[in-house]
Amino acid sequence: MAETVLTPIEIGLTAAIVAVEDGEPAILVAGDGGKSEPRAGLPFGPFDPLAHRTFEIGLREWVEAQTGLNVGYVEQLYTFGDRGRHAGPADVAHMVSVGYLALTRMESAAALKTGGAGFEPWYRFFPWEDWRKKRPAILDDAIIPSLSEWTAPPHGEIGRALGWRERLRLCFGVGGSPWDEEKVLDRYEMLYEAGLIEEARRDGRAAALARDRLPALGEPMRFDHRRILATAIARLRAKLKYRPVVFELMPAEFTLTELQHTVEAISGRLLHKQNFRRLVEGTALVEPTGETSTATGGRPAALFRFRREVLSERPAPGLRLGGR
Amino acid sequence: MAETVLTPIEIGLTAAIVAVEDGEPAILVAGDGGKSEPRAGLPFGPFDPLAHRTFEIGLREWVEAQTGLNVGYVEQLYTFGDRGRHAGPADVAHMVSVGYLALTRMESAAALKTGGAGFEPWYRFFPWEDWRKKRPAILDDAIIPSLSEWTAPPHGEIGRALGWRERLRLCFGVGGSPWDEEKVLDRYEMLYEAGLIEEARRDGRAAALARDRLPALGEPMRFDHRRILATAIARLRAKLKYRPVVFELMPAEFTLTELQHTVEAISGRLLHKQNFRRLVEGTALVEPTGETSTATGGRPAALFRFRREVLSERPAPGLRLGGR
DNA sequence: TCAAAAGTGTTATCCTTACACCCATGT
DNA sequence: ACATGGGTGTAAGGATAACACTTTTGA
Repeated sequence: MAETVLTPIEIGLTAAIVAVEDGEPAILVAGDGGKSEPRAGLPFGPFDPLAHRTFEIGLREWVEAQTGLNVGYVEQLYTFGDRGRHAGPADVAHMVSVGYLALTRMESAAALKTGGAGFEPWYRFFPWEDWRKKRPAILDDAIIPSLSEWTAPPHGEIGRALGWRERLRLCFGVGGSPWDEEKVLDRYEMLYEAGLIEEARRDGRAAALARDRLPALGEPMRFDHRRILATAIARLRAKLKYRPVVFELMPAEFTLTELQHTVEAISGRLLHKQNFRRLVEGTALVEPTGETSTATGGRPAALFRFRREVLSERPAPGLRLGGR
Repeated sequence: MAETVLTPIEIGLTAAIVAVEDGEPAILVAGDGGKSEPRAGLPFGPFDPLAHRTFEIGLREWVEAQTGLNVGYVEQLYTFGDRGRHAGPADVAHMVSVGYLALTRMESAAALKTGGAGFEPWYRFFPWEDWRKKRPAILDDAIIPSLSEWTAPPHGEIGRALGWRERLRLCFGVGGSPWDEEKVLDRYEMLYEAGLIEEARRDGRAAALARDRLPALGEPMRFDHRRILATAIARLRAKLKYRPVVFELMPAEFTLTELQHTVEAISGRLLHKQNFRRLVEGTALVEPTGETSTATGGRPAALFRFRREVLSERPAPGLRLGGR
């Protein structure tokens, strides 16, 4: 047990770099190599333990080198080891990917080197996650019918702690269960396991039903990058509520409505305006600059800035939302 | 950017396997090789991508092989890449450790193969984390004085987003800040960075102050295993509050007081009895078996069992605690 | 009969949610 | 004047925290 021989493996760092502009959350996608099939993919780089002491240092370095982007907030998401889901050539062999979430401001993102990389609205990859205008049509038109068919026996109630039907209820809010905007990864995984999305077919997981009639469920990505993005969105939606991370995505000064739109963009649902304002001001997360912005149309809005002091004041502030 | 050469690295899976008996939380420590200096260490094993499709499958397998233990709940914690903290021989080279949290019941833990492994109370490694009887004396006797000395200039306010003094306040509840039982990892990291614990000295990080007069701050562990244990405790303390994970540590039937003692053991602080009972019964997480237990001393207590159905009923139940 | 632990009832307080209304600007 | 978005007051409902009290056993 003490000294064991370990299999050599390669480690890649994959970054989900998020920014929000005009109320649209966007993800940095790496340049298309040209021939690779799913056009979109997340930027990734190797981890070289000789050059960098920690993952995070390495990540910051190659992100800056590749894109010129200086990311602020960085957080490790998850480490994915299942090889079955990489459909790369056999000689690339064993690859483990450590997923990271990074937040940046559009201001600094403007200075992006155009090495083929650019920001894309993230709901292109997850159209069923955007409930801001209305309940996404793709849910009732395609996803829920297909999954219902799939969850019927023989896949029905076997092989899992939770039956498939229960998972369908919990993940997609079927049959009275509420929609939980944080279950982004669970929903993606279920679609993958059911073989309903491009990546699953590519990995040799054919849907047992007439998928040909099925429209594409969101834009696919290379490797397991869409899974990492799902993890990033889920983590960000959850973290919003107990840590002041939104401000990493905001400019130095902003109106409360802009702040609300940013939160709504990330969480994918609309919030109750009055309560949001009260909440934000009540938590002392922001302070007025004294100036106003007339850019909005109606009455000029007061400008606010994030009170950096809160990071050292109270233990763990955030924006616990609450519907409508 | 498309095809990059990656450095080969070895990947080890390290498991923090937790059980609770008689109100003492315990961690499975691997057998002492005999000569290695810190006697205690977590069980770990290699990840062999040829043999196992996912990390979790591999982990379950070698845990069972090494200890005969059949762990139930398993969750990935964090992946540590900083080599600077492994003081192994140079030729072992680049090792990345993926930390896992696993929960098991003492019942099944009894069937443990005695391959040198055994359960140890986890507060032996973190004596400052147990506030159940009283505020731990080691805080005022050793930790806070030493850290205060350390946080004074020249280390004072430089080199960090948060000054050292702010971190001291937030992590250790100095100067009016409340003690947050979830900040287990933050506290450990701060002690490490200040060079006050064994592992730091071993990694070549000497304390700039008279550490000789300092008592050992908890029992050390091999490699970065104590850091992984800190991560595990922190995660478990947090997760208790929003997912019904305690029940993974309980026998099939239990009294509400036993349940409360288990929660207290993990979170390291005492709870308000009446409210705890009301809370638990109110959330419908448990149901009475109809029988009673006279084992406790006073009036016989009603026995309860976990209602497994809740996993599929409501979205995310847990035991939001609340002091005293 | 007394100690020890189980179990119940009630109240004060705060936070969340929701509704209704007023204010300042551009066209 | 009126449309548009900014901003405030207040009340109902539910969850939490705290208190005091009763019940059932073993020694």
